[in-house]
Amino acid sequence: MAFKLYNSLSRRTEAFEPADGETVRMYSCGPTVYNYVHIGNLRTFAFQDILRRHLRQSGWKLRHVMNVTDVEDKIIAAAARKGVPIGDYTRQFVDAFFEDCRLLRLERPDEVPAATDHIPEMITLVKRIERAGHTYRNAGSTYFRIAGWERYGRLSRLEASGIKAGARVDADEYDKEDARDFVLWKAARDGEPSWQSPFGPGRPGWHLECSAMAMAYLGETFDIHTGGVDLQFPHHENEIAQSESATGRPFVRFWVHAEHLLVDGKKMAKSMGNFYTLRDLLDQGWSPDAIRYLLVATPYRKQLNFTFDGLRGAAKAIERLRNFGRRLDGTFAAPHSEASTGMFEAALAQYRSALDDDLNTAGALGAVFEYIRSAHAAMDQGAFGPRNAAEGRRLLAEFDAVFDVMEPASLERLASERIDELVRERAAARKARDFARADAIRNSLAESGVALRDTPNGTEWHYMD
RNA sequence: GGCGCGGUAGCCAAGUGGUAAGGCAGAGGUCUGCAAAACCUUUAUUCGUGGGUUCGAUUCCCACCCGCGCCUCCA
Repeated sequence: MAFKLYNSLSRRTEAFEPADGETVRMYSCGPTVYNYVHIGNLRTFAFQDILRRHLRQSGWKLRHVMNVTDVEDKIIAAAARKGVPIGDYTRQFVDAFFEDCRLLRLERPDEVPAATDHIPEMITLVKRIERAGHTYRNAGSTYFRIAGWERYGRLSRLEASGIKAGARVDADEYDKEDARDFVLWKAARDGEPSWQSPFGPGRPGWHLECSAMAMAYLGETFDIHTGGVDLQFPHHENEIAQSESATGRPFVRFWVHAEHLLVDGKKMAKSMGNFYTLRDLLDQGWSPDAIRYLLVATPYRKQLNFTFDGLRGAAKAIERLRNFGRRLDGTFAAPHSEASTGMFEAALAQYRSALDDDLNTAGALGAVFEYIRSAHAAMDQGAFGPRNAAEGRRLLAEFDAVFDVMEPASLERLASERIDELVRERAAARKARDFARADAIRNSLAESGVALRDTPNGTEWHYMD
């Protein structure tokens, strides 16, 4: 079963494989570090994480690059307000971003270049675009001339007239020949960071940063470029214009866009009081695992409606997965069951084909849960032997290599010796029919994050997360 | 106005031209000292609305309504 991916460029789901048949070259638009990212941003990054894990699990090597935009209007303005250099201002948000990623178990891309470390590549790219005859200069800035690039609009399918109609002209952009033109190199202004260049002192335009860094690390044509739907226009459209006008080659084979997250069916906005960062949710006591699950359980091309009900459900769903995993770690005395093997094989096939179908995570989860229910039933009926248990573990391992929600977040935990001791005490109390004492122990363990389960073979315990 | 994405049970959500996965929540039961976990049973004659095509549509077509996004910085 081959991996199929929806390509925004063709607006169809296409069979995907890397151009060289071996290594997937992928670029993701990363954060602009002028503030803390919110859960909507994180939805896109979580999608990228699922994509990169699935690509690797499909047997390909992966070279994944994600930029960090650390010089840009909002950053400059905010740093100026605080009276600090932009590097000092952005550092805290870069650190916070990677901490969020770590908590959500988002794998770090192979390269995470910062725009300010790649100014020379950006200058070189502008020179190439200039040589190709697609630029003009005005008042110290260098612009890309859309009128000379007939393929403009292929990705976003926006008519020139539509763009013009909606365009508002920014005060400092009066120097453009056409409202659609965009800046490649912005003239330096007093008190703003700038770099020397053949076009005069200035700084790179936002769109330029991604093109230059993507090509620096991945070559002039690469396999996949990801980002949020809102980046499709103008950012990605402009990236294509810059890159292809400079190289004369296709820039990206697959453009992949993640839909937005809504909160209670509405756009997230600070003024609506429904704006959340990861830290906000953690401070309310939600576990990062549940948040990861929720972000990832809805297929990426569908708007995700974030609700606290959904978050509760995600936490419960994870518990169900983990309980099953724990049960699989027990001993299985029953004989091997071919029927159970059949369930396993069907579930694995269904799971894989769901992810292969443009990362249908909801379908993949359905396959896993269906298997879990039937496996529990088989165990209860004694139709689940040691080899069946090994199959179950294999399914969960493959599942968790992508979803990564089985292992509880690590907290400070009660030492297991101490727990064993309390469990023994409780057993003695129960035997003496001192249920008040037994329940007190159980309650205090629960408060310490330890759940008990009485079975015919004695009491088992596990850490809640 | 232009360009898109979506509307499936209380909530989230998969899916198909042939009669609705899965998760959460709810109800009853088994198990337990009570729980927890697990299991069993149960919860949409119906897939935004109205037409059309078809033997048959939730799935295809048309229109309309609603939500969200992009067209300006934005995941």
